Amino acid sequence: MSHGWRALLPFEFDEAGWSITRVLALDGDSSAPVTVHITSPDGALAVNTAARRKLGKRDVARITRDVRHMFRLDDEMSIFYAAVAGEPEFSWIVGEGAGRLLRSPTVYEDLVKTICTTNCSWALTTKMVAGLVNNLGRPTPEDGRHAFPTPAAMAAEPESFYRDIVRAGYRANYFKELAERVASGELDVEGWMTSELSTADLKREMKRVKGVGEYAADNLLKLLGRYDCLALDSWVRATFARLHNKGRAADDRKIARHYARFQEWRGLALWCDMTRDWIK
DNA sequence: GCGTCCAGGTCTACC
DNA sequence: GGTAGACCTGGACGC
Repeated sequence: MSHGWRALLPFEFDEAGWSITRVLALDGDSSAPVTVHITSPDGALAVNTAARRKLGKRDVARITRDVRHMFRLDDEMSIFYAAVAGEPEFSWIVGEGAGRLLRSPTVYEDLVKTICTTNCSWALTTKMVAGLVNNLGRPTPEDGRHAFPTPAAMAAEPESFYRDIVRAGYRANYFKELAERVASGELDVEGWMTSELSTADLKREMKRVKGVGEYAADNLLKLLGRYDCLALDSWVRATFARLHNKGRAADDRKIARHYARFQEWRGLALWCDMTRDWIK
């Protein structure tokens, strides 16, 4: 429930059954993607595949790696929890074990999806992402669900595909250009995961991608595990106004002051605060 | 039915 | 470096 990614293909969230279904790519061009069902029956994660074929050790290792990455199982949260534990309005985060923001197996997917969230309704975001996945993602042999498309698959499509089929509007050439740069190897967005650049320098790098501005870069940084940015968008501003400013619009500087005490964790403290209704 | 507004913003030209 | 205006789409809203 950490954020809206759960509702974007190839994630499928079943709130009643408290499970996530996800199509994952496997290593090698010849390996078809696989659907996995992820549940939490007893506090631990249980991962089952829908694959009727036999999966090899490499496949299992890839699935395990992706699930750990998506659910942030290796994130060290103790410093964050120590920072919020003494704050009455934030201590619930520790009790709920919140703060592990769901992310995609690749930075590329998170980047494309983030661009799909900009300057539009959430309904249009889900439509654009579904258009990308269902038209360009490789299907699984088992259930016909689709994986998220690769940069190469997206680069092969003309700009008109993104405009006319995906209904991405002015974002069409952003997707085309990004996919081409990543597919050609000119731009290594996966390298951002382990970049040693400062957050400010990495953010500057991100903003060189067409369609990535202040909010989109901040959002991506959070998904990389860097929380010293706030990622203020219209939804966050409206939610802050409702929760902390008697329904009136608050200046961005006021929002920043509200979370400043959490220092390098302020972006995560803000996001948990904004979404506490979803989780508590 | 039609026009306007705006939503999980960004880009470009111009100052 | 700061800012005005343009930009796709589609649902909500007022008339």
